[in-house]
This record gives sequence, C-alpha cells and structure tokens, in this order.
Amino acid sequence: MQNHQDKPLINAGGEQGILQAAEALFAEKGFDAVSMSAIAKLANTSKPNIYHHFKNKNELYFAIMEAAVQRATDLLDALEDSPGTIRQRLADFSAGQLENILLHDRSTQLIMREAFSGTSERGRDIAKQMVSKVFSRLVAMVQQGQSKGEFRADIDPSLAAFMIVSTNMFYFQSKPVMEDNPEITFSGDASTFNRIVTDIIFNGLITQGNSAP
Amino acid sequence: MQNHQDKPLINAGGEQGILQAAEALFAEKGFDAVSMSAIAKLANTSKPNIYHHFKNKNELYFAIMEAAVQRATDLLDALEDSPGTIRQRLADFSAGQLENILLHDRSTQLIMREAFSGTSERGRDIAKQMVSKVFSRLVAMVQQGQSKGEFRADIDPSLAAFMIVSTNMFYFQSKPVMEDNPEITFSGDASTFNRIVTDIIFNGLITQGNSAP
DNA sequence: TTGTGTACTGACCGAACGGTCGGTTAGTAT
DNA sequence: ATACTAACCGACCGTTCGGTCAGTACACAA
Repeated sequence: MQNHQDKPLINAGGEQGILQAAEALFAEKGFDAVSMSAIAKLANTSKPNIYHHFKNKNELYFAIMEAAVQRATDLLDALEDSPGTIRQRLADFSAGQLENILLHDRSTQLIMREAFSGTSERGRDIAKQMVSKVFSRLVAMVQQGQSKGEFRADIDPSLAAFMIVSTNMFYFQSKPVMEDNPEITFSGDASTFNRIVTDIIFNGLITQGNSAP
Repeated sequence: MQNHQDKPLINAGGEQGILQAAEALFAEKGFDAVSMSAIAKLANTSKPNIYHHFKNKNELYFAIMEAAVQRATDLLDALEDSPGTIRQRLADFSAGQLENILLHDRSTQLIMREAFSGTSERGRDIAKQMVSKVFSRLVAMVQQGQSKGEFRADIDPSLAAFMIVSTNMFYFQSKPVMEDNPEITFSGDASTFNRIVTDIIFNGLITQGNSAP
C-alpha cells in the first residue's frame, strides 16, 4: 500500500490522533480532570499506546502546551503591522489578535488556564511566552505613538498596552459567563467590540469639550 | 475546662477550621487537585469528621463558593456611591472594587477559577452572581453619566462597564504572570494603576487637539 | 446512673487513577 | 524465509481517591 498523505488528517490515527484528542479534552476540562483512559478512548486507541508515544501524562500535556504556544506566537508573527497612523496600526493589531484567540479557542483556553490557574512552574513559563509576545508588540506601538506626538506622553505605555490585552483576553474568557447576561449587548460580535474598545481607549468616554469640569 | 472563645479563631477547630482549610487549598490548587485527606490534615482533624459536617466533597466546595460570593457581594453593597461627578463616582467604585478583590484574594481566586475554567453548571451560576452585580452597578453609572451629558452618548454603556471590569479582574489574575515581566512597571501599586486606567477611559490616549487627524 | 445527641476517629471499601507487563500484528530490509 | 522494529493491545499492578462503618469521648439532661 502506498503512502497516502492525501487523506484528510481529521481523526487521524497514531500520534496525531492522540494529540488532537488530548488537546480537546485538556482544553475543556483541565489537566487533572482528564484521564489517560479518556484520551485513549477519544483517540480510538489504547492506553499503552499513548505511553508508547509519550513518556507520561505530563510530557503529553506539555507537548500540547508547547504546540499551542508555538501556533499562537506564529499567528502573532504573521500579524504584520498595518499601514497608517499608529492608532490605526494599534487598532488593527488588537483586532487581529482577538480574531486569532477566538479562532483557536482550544489552544487559547489551554494557555490561559495554565497561565492563570496553573500550579506547575513549567506550565506558567510556557504560557508566559505568548503573553509577553503580545505585550511587547503593543508597548512598542504605544511608545511609537507617544514619540510621534500622536499619544499623550504622560501615560505609562505598558499600562495602555495592558488595557488592550485585558479587554481582549477577558472578552474571550468571560464569554460563557457574559453571553446570557441581559445587560450585555455587544457579545458575539468581536469586530465591533474591538472597534468601540479602541475608540474609548483613544478618544475617551468623556464628551468632547467637557474634559475639565 | 471553660469555653474559651477569647482565643483567636485562627486555625479554629471544628466546622470553621475545616472551612478555612478547604478554602485555602481549593483557592490555591482547584477542586480536583485537593483531596479530602489533605483538607483533614490541614484542618487538624480526620477525614470522617469532615463527612460528619458536610455531605460530600461537592457540598463542601459549594459551601465555600457560596460564602465567598456572599462576602464579595456584601463588600460590593457596602461600597456606597461617593459624591461628586459621575466620573468621580465611577473611578471610586472601580478603585474600591479592585481593593476588595485584592484584599480577599483567596475568595476571588476561587470565584474566578470557577467562573472561567469551571466545568460544573452550578459553580458557574454561583460565580455569575458576583460578576453581574459589579456589572449592573457600573452600567447604571455609565448610563447616568450619559443622560447627564457627562459621557458620550454614542458608546454602548455595557461595553464601557465591561472595560472597567476587565482591567480590574485581569489585573488581579494576571499579577503572578506579569510581575516578573520587565516591561511592566505599574504592577504592585493598585491605586495608581486604577487612577491611570480611569484616566485613559475618561480622557483617552490621544493627545488633546489631535483626535481627528 | 442512665440515656441521648454531637463531635470525632482508625480501619476499611470499591473504584479509578497513572503506569507497566508480556505479547501480537504488520510492514520492511536483508 | 528471517530478523528487526514501530505500533499497538488486554490484563494487570500499586496507589490514591471519595466515601463508609463501627465505635469512642464527652457534654448535658432526666
């Protein structure tokens, strides 16, 4: 039988199938709540076969974590700076980043769970890579805007960057909680959400000409 | 021996001691990673005694969850509206809320973990109570500011409220990840953090007189 | 003294866990 | 044909889990 890589790799057997099944389960329930038997069952294989491909549960988990971070940072690198004013570039970058995390929700959930609720040193370190990557890009943009006189110089650029990251990340992770809150009307439309958020961050909430009462 | 309640209730025996020990462990490691034996050991009692006071592990967990949410909402109710302009009241409320969650970090961690990473329907419902409480207070404030002409009327008030909640919550939960990031300089000082955040939200990032290039 | 309820415990249970064992299949190079 | 190897599996192991049981210690009321 010839080597057929033309077949779709959905529900692929072997190592790929194990990785996919494990990623889905770990993202949904977290490390402790997922058993190796459950992974084996979802991957349509046996538990010993998982141990044939991976040293132990931790190694399997970290393999998935590292792949998730890799994919996330790759997407970030592919997000090239758009042309135009700094504020336009900043808004576009923010929108692209939000799009990325919504598109790859499983990876994102995995990373964020480990970053904020994780107990292992190693997991936190891995997760930190991605956060700091988004962060330094944003800080550089804000600083650029400041040196060009486009942004106020009296604002800590890392704090402005933090606000953008916060709203995006929190939008993602609070979605299940917020979406059946009757007071929330913006949920479900990420692009308009991002447009208004950047509008507020750039122009402020206060009515123009009323900033110093 | 007389009943001596004059002793400090730190490491109190009985039901209180169990609750305190369980809260500390659950907040730190999460539901699955904490065993009843570990709780018993920390509470200086035996495992069967826990089952004498609580039906099972779930009931113990939810008892702590509900107490945490109760305490959080009580603190929120005690945060009365300050006098002054709407923007002043909004800034004060935000600062007070951030103070609360930082002061009761164990309760907050517990609630947020369940809200955003939890798997049980019940846990999410319990956690939702607190989030929506903060949220509706903020939305009402923003709407008031809009009807008074203090805030722009073209902004979705729930989205402005969401930004404030996001930055506060995310500040809390990302603290361990952010605080050893060399680009972050504001970490560790919650009140100035809040001051600048509200400044940005009210006045915007853009240099005055440069809002429409 | 005898009852009664509450707080508490050591010893134990079945189930599920992470992980291992010996062995089987199938492709492949010699 | 033979030898080797990666992929895979049923059955099993030691340990730990949540939870139970029979019983003890002690307060207080009758």
